[in-house]
Amino acid sequence: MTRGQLRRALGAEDKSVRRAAIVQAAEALLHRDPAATFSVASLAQRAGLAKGTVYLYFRTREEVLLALHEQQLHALFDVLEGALGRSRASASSVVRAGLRHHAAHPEFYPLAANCRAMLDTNVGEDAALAFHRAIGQRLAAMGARVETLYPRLRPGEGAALLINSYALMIGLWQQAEAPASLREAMPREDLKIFRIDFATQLERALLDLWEAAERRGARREKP
Amino acid sequence: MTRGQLRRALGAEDKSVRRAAIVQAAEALLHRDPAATFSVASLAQRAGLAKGTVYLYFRTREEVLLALHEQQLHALFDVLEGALGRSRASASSVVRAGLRHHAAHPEFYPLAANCRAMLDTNVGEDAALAFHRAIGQRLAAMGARVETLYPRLRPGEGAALLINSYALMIGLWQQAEAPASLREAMPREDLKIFRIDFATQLERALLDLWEAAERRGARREKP
Amino acid sequence: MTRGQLRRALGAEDKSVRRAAIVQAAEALLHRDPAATFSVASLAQRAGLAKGTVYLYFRTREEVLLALHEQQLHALFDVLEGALGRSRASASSVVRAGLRHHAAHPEFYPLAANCRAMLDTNVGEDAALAFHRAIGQRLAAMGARVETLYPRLRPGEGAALLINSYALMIGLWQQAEAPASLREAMPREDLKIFRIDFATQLERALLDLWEAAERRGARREKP
Amino acid sequence: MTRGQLRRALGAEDKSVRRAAIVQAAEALLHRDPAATFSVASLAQRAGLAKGTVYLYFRTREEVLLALHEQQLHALFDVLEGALGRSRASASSVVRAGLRHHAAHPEFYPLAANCRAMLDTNVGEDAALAFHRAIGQRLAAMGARVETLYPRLRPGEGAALLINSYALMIGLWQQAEAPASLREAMPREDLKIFRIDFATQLERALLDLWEAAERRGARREKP
DNA sequence: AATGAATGAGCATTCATTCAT
DNA sequence: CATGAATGAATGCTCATTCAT
Repeated sequence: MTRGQLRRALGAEDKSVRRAAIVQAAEALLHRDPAATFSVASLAQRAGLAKGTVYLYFRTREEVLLALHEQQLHALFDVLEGALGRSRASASSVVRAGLRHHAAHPEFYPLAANCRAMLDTNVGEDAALAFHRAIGQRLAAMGARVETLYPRLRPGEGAALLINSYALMIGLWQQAEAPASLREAMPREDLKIFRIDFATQLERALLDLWEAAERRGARREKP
Repeated sequence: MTRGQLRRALGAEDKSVRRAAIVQAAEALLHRDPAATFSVASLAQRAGLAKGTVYLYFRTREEVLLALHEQQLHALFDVLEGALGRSRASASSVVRAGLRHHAAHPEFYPLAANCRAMLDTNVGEDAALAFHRAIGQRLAAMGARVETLYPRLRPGEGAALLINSYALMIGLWQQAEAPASLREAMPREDLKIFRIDFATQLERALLDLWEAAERRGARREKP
Repeated sequence: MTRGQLRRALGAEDKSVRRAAIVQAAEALLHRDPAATFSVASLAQRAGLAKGTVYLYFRTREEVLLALHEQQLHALFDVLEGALGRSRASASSVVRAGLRHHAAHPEFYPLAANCRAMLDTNVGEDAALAFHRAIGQRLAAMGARVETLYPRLRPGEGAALLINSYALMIGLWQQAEAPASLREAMPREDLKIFRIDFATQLERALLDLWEAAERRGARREKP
Repeated sequence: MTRGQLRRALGAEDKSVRRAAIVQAAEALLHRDPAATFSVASLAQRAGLAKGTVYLYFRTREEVLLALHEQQLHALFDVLEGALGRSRASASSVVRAGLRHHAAHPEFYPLAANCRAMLDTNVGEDAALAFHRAIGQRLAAMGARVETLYPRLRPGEGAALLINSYALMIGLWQQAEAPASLREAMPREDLKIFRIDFATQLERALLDLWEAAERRGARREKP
């Protein structure tokens, strides 16, 4: 009915602003209800755009989610690098920084857990490649940095350590964070085993992983 | 057209047989194409039943998947316990037994990765509880057994170790197993970082986790 | 909201009744407005069914239209055969019978004119084949009958004559029946040429075609 | 990005050049795939214009198609008149000239077959009138010429003969040219009846029509 | 005049689930 | 118990057209 109300994104800069707005809208919707899926209609409405406009910037609904996930990963990398750069940085402090970050962004986990399925389903090869290229670069850069801090690691082991850590985080979230309806039932004796304190258990396991990697390097040096 | 051809499941035993047949049909469909989703229609057809019959044994499509997942987990537990029971058992041999098992059952991973989303989406509280209770029991039993083998672990640490291991496996699979379309692009320099040898990297990381847990116990004993 | 109100079509006979009801609903909609297209929603509503039910009986919207077209063709064949069977039958009386029939069924022409495009667009190969097989049979039968009445025709020329006649009818309708908006403008001198009296012009041209075929046969006999 | 690159069509001549370019683009697209429909986006791209520019010259997508159809009809008239003008012209040679022409322009038929539906759907009254006026004139002119060659025809019968011929051609094409997927199935006994040699059958039928018209005139003269 | 970003109506189709038989 | 016909909500996406720039 009311048409053309939006200021048009003519320049490349405007366009990336609009693209970002769509991704932000997706984030907002997921933030409100991380477990929910959302329709393109509601996404567009939230972004203040028409449905069709979303498809000027993304080829499918899933590519919006992938873009959001990429942005969240970049944010995570930023946080981790920031923590690494601090003077009294330790593995533990880095892990805690990451956990603190995600505590404020609960919409991260479902998206991360669903990433693989998304890539399978409705994401073009181009978009999948772009995503992996961008994340791969960051991962390589941070892996190199890790290898600087832990000089006993071999080339590539830094990135592998990061991937393992990430895998552990995502996997443990999936096991630990039961749906709300189950939380109430948890005190029952036979479910106690699932009463995991996600943050604590993750932190400990991550430290184990990192320490073990360091130790393995040391073993290689002076056998 | 032809109605009531199927022998009716009157006894409790018949019923569980039919239930199992449905679950097997789901497994067969996923085995054929692990990445695919399947409709209730094809599930029923594969099981030789009418669509409606499926709903006599399961409340939703997702509850079928959950039952299949539970069965797969029991199978995994069986394999691991078998490996644990062998005379020359080691963490490494146990891990390898599990990996060997899943290599023959590729349909395990997507289901495991999707489990959390399933529980959120369309699984009744009853079914979710039953699932957790059953798995919790097995987990507790096997955790206890682990604690016997690694006497330095504290009560509960065995199960936690198992959960961590499981989380790492699922999480790493999600990162490592890229969709087929991406595999071809992997040789590119900027994607090499994702060329993960899932089995090798997982085995090493799991051994690190287990060794670290053992070590932590040792540290506690003689400080 | 209100579910299962419909008596279920369990037997094969019930099913063909329901199938026919859908086709009838399509015909009714086209009868109301021959130029219009209609949505599956309105089709289902008109048939007193849910949208999904339509898809139990037809694979696509276009297959409904094809079925309707087939039915209309059978009706036309019935009319023509009836006219042929009358004692004082002549080519002219047969043609007039056909025209009279279609005057009461204006929805025939747009469908017939669109048939080729439909077959290209969204009709499965099965349905297209079945359609052609059924129509081909009737055509062959009636062609043979024509060859009996006009014994100078060679085998196959009867059917060819029918096809030509049909083609002329459809083609001429397309040229002759201008959209309503144009009818008003027709008195203008420069449009007079399109003021075709469809029935008259078609009848004359058809008689020409048939007479010429007969004559050609005669020429062959006594050269 | 790059804006206003196109030289502006300021004069009336420039405008008709641009208009023609759009129509040519449509023809090129249909020539590539006669059965396909094409979007305004691809049309504009092919013409080297922006989508909006198309709407400066045509009111709707269908009006572009109508303009193309008109152009094709003019080309057909040119061909036919050329053939008529040759010294040894005969009905047969004229018909063959037309068929030869269309063999090189297969995009003609689908458009011609769809013309009626187009006029119904999305063509303004102005455009429809202009189309009919232009075609009507040519038709009248050529009808008159036909009446010169066949002096026994009454005024108007020449044009009617042309219209009938055209109708037969379009109608027969619709029956004869089955979609590719069906061609393979045609050898089957029950489909043989549709294995029409379009050119042969059309030529014969057209000659019948013309001969019959001539004969009718003769009959009128000497009864 | 030219552009192309924005629009949003429009729609066929799927499929988990129900329930009359 | 078993069946499978019936349901209808749910939704991603296209594309002709408009109009701000």
